[in-house]
Amino acid sequence: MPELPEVETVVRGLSRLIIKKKVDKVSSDFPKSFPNAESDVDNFLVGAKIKSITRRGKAILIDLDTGYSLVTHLKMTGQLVFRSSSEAWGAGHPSDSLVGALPDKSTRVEIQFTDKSKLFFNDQRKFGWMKLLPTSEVSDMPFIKKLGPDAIDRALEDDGFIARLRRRPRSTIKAALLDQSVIAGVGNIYADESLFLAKISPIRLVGEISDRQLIDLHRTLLQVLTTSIEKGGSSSKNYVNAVGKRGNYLDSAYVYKRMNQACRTCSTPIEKIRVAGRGTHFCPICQKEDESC
DNA sequence: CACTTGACCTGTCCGC
DNA sequence: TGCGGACAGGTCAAGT
Repeated sequence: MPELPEVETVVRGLSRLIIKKKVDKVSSDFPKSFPNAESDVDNFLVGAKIKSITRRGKAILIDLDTGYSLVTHLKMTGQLVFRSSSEAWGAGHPSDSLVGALPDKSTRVEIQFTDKSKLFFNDQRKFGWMKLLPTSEVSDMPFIKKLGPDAIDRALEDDGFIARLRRRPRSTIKAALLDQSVIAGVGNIYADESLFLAKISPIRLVGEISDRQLIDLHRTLLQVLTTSIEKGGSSSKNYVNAVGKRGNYLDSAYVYKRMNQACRTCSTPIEKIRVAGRGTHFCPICQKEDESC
């Protein structure tokens, strides 16, 4: 589910809510979601204070004052939802929360702080995970190590963006955008959205796209990611922020989930095909398969 | 080597 | 309504 803007929204929300809180109890009955030795949890998570929360691509890094970090990947359906002590222990939950009383049947990990507030890791499909390891080893995790530069990293200028994509000349541009080792943070929604705005067909091969169009793509990618962060991300189904609320980006999406609806530019029905194994939305008129326009 | 395809899970939606 | 099949925002391992 969550791509860069959704993960960024969760990180910002959690930063306001749980920094400096001290972990009191941790429970999880799902080793796949929480594959940590009990002794590590007891020694380095229980009793730890939350120092900082940051993002690396789509991964969430929670640094603790014990020298350990909790690294979380939400994959498709993961959620990190905070509940204050009254919400966690009272009868109810915030009325504008999409998530009801917690824990529920999707709850994989429950972290209780000393002030009785709680952080829940919910994940319907169990693809996501939360791993505890020394902070010094986070950057060596295979998954983290191979990530390319962050999609909204200002240091990645047009030249860097183009050079990274050119490493995948025989890939479709859609597949290259989704490859986290090329650029980190882009997923299916924002790949489709940025390609629409850059007027590039998702099935074009990177090697056949001009530098000029790739520069356009860099600009439109930054545009859709930034806009989505401002709108609190996209909620198609499962995504919620740190207090269980949905995001609003999809209300103004150009192509994503708009099959058969009118293109916002030319009114042609948006088409949906399969590219790189993913549902892919595009306008057959606006997004050319060459640069003839 | 570069790239594509299934598998991982659970839930929902669509067509018959 | 009921049931089978396709599909869902991500990443890995295995395959071509």
